[in-house]
Amino acid sequence: MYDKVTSHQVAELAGVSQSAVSRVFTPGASVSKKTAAKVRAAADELGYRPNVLARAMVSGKSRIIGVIVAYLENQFYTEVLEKLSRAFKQRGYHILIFMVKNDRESVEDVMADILDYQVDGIVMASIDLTSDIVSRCRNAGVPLVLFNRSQDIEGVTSITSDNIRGGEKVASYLVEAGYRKLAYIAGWEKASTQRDREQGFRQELTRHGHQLFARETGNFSTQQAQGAARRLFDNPAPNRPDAVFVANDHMAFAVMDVIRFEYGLRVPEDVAVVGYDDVPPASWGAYSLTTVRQRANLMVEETAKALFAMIDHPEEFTAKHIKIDGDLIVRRSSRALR
Amino acid sequence: MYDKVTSHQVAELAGVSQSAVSRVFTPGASVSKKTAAKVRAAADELGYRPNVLARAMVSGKSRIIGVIVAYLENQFYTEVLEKLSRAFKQRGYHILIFMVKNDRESVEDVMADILDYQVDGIVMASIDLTSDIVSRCRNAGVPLVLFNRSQDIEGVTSITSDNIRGGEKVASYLVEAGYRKLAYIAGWEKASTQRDREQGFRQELTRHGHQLFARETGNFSTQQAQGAARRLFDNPAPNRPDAVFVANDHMAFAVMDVIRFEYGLRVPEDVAVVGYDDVPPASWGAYSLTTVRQRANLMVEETAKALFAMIDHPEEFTAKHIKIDGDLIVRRSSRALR
DNA sequence: ATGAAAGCGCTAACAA
DNA sequence: TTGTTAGCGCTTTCAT
Repeated sequence: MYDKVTSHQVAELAGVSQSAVSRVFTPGASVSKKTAAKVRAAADELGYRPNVLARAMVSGKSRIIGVIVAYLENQFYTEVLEKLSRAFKQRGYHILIFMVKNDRESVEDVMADILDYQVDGIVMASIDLTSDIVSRCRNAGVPLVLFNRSQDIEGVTSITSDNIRGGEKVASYLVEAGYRKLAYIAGWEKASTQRDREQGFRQELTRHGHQLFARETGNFSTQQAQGAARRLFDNPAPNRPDAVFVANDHMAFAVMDVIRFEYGLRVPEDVAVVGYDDVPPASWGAYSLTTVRQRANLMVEETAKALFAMIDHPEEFTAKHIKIDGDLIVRRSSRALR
Repeated sequence: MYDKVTSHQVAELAGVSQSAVSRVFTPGASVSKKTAAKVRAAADELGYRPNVLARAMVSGKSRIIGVIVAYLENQFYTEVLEKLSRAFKQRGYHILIFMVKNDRESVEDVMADILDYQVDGIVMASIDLTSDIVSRCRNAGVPLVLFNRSQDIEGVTSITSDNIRGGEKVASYLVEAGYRKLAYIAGWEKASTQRDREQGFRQELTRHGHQLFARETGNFSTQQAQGAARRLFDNPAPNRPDAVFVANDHMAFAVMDVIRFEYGLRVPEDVAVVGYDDVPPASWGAYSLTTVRQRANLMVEETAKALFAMIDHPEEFTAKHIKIDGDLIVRRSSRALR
């Protein structure tokens, strides 16, 4: 246990000044080939690596991005986390992850925590903001990007899929496929994803001269989605929907299970189910769920791009709301009619 | 954007020395009620919070735990990540997450990265170590705990479930339930979890006077598990297994899908399927998978406990291999016979 | 291109 | 209990 090699020790061994060592490890700095070589040799010999914390302190840049995420049980966020990690790492940043329950209090707590680490930027995934939180970031001078949520707070940049358009796609697909009793199972009512998907769905139904047959709330939770499904199907057959649009895949799986195993109904022969996200299990044989794809790769790329733009040019501050279109992926869960 | 309040500014406003401010924010330090009150008032007024990076530099403790994880697509690890995050946070630590492919190179790269952050400890989940990596940690004086892998390298502490015992439970259950043509689909051959589960399974079969009917490898990947399943069932009925033990749930789902949707066989009437982990989808209706539970909560608790023991008393270094027993959870995927 | 020196924000002796 | 002082390991002027 004798690490903690400092730039001084390297300098001494290489016969140069400590600042020379620093320069060798600072990308843009001016050093001669010769010094650089000597320093690198010495550094290798001693196993020297710069202390990022010390560097962060003096430079004011930690190269850490804080990521706050609420629903890790939803596989979409796992995927996103992985991609975010890769995207940032590729640019020399690392992510400090904070997991919270999505309530005001925890988010504010965690916000304080995260700022203590002098992060260079923050990504909030599926978190619902208060303007208070936003101003905390702003006061601290830390750029913030909202992922998969959009919010009407002053100038907050957000990246989402085009949820309204997605809801519309589901509606027109189901209507054209011949379904007539269309139900909707909502996510958390305050989430923009929930609101937009429902809005798109309803307005497209209206455009086709139809309207919602039933509506329940699942709150983005497996358990509550099951409850919602039961309320929908605890009815004599004529009062049951023939198609259910569920606000995300995670809930849709639970809904399908209830429909098939508690009510003995067939999907899609008796009732079609459509989700949103296209998480991995959606393509698994047991569910084969029709769903709207959220293009995680693109969304993550845009997130990184937006965040680095803010980091690099804090003054040219223009909030953007980027919406990324995603295809409807038709699978067996809705292939009955037509 | 006028944060970056320092302890000096607080000190000035409170009319005390800067060290007094420091003490107020240092749990064990000695300060009078009076000073503390003045300082807190000033701190609140200015919105002061200590800079953890600066604190880390001088104290040599970053209060950051590095977590390296490879298979996030396996839901077991998402659960673990969440619980780890909570467990460490509760003790005032945070986790810096690194995601890698599980190969020698990426792990070594990431190891360098992680040490640069002066982490106080490292948890490696489902990562396969080289002794080189271990000595890097040791040289840096950073405690290391292996999660869900155990390895025969000098004194490395590891936390796993009792995989041998788990494999045994599956074998005796299936044999007693009347299954006779027992196949095994392996995970990544070098993983200790894979080896132990298989070993337990086989030795218990032997004890019952039976032996493995067939064996294929799925390498802990969905795709390869599908291939393995096909190789198992691309046979005339008499040559097909009547029960398949799959090395983890993640693969078991893929295997069930192939069995049911590609071969039109019924689970469990035609073939029983058993997995390992008890991840959330295992209890979902569509799979209802019999599996061995890994007690994530307990495993995480032990991990934290072991790591903090090493952090607090580095000298009393005794490597432990903690194994946690988990129950066999019998569900519909194996309830045919008996 | 290089070295000397200042200082990032904090903790930890040491004195008082 | 409190203030003073010396760094933690590094980047960054500023001379040279």
